[in-house]
Amino acid sequence: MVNFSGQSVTNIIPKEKSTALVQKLGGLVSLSEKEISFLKSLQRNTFSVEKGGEFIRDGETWDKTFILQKGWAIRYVILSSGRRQILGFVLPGDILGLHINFCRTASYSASALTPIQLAVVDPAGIMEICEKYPLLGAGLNWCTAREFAILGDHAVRLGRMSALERLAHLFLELWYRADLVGEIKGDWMALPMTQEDLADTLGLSLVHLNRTLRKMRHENLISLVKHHVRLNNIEKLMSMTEFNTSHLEEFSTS
Amino acid sequence: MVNFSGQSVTNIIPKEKSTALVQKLGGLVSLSEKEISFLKSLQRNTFSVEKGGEFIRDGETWDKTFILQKGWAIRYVILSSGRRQILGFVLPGDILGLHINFCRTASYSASALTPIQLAVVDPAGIMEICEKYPLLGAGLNWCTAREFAILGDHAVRLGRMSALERLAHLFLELWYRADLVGEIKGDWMALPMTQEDLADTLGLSLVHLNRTLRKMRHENLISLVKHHVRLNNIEKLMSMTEFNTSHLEEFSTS
DNA sequence: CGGCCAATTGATTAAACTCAATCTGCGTGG
DNA sequence: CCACGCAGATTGAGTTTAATCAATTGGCCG
Repeated sequence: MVNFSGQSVTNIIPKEKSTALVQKLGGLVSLSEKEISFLKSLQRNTFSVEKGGEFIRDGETWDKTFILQKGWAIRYVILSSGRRQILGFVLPGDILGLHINFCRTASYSASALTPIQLAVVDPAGIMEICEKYPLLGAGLNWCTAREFAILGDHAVRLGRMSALERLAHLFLELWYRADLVGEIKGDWMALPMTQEDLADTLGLSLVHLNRTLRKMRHENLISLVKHHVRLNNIEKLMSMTEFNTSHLEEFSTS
Repeated sequence: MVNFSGQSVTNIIPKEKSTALVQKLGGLVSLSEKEISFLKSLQRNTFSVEKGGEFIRDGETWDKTFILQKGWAIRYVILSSGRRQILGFVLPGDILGLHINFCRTASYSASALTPIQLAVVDPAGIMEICEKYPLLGAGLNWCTAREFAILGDHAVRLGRMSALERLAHLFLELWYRADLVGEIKGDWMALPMTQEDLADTLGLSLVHLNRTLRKMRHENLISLVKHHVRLNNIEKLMSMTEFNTSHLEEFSTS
């Protein structure tokens, strides 16, 4: 792992004794013992949602911030005609609702792709963090900025990339995000979503997505086995999509 | 104008003596004299950019926050093949780079659609605001949350709406955002972008966008005169796009 | 061994793109 | 005041990409 200055960073916190959020931030800046234990204590109250369970509903009132600890989820909007647009995937260490102090109505729904574990944080507590632990406050703001950049990338994919490029770009995004929180095992990454989920993410029909996946396999860009993916030619994938990791990994502290 | 509780709010600050940002926030919550004058003093350092001028460049270092005071701009990404995706329009009162304390590399470019005036704010100053004037800090966070919701809407447009729906939805978004900062004159809103800009916003080709515009005119949904638009049937436009104004106007204070 | 959801394939249709002209409004210089 | 040039807007024709409709297959669980 390499930080924003190109220096090698060793993540000294083994995943088992930590949380995904600590791992994510700790991989980019060095956190003190105090900061780490505070981040962990913040995530004491947890609850689980079964696979497929919807835990945020578009249009409804929403008043707690969530930190995803285990499993994957999706954020999406459903139109009355039944069309669905997935806005993004939620990985361990990702935070939902950092803003709910200011806008209490959910503008999207979210549901679990796998069984998940969520930490519940009172949004008022979020404000305190910024005062007591400025570095953590910066970390939370960094998360917000990162989500915004990821969503911007998503818009570029949807608006101006071909089906093959969209899929390749999405796989790279997920790959680098997953890597940061230790979700890559060997050369393989779990892909817990269905092809319909991928289609609804990339603005494609299920049939066309299926054919695009086949094309990627036939060109030996990826391998798929039992809902796991391996990227066989990351450099080719990156060059064909002009993929840039800087939004995902750059964390500057002033 | 109606605030989040459904109460009627009269904006007592005439635009001439104010700034677009004061107008935007003041239209949703009541600001004290002190807060207003601080917001105004924050925007003392300004500079101008001519029409077409690029003032943020994708990939370059960026270390000042900007508040747009006059004119319209666009945020966009250009791929090496020449394809361009416009991520959104920047209207008076909008802020660019609230996050640059944490990520100093621009993830998009921005340029002026009209001659514009920008206020330059030191990002360190942004942090101070939150401490000294909590309500203003909340206002800035609200702006961030709003931008995020707008970008989410944009992704839904690009991924799951037809050409006609995309265009209708975009016009509504711009209409409500412009209204909040007094940019609607009579029934008309200025549309300073070219058809190519609209095409690059909506993920369409120029030719197809042109035909979609014609269709909207022929169905009497809009009128276009000299780079100004009038929405002739807002209710029809809203129902056909399931448009929701709440992300644009709801500001809750805890 | 069903039953069911997800994945795959074929055939056809439709939306949107590309290429190529042409037109229009507007500013500029003679 | 008019000719010219130019960028933006408009239209036509043909092509491509991706959507839709309709089966069929595969894998997993009870």
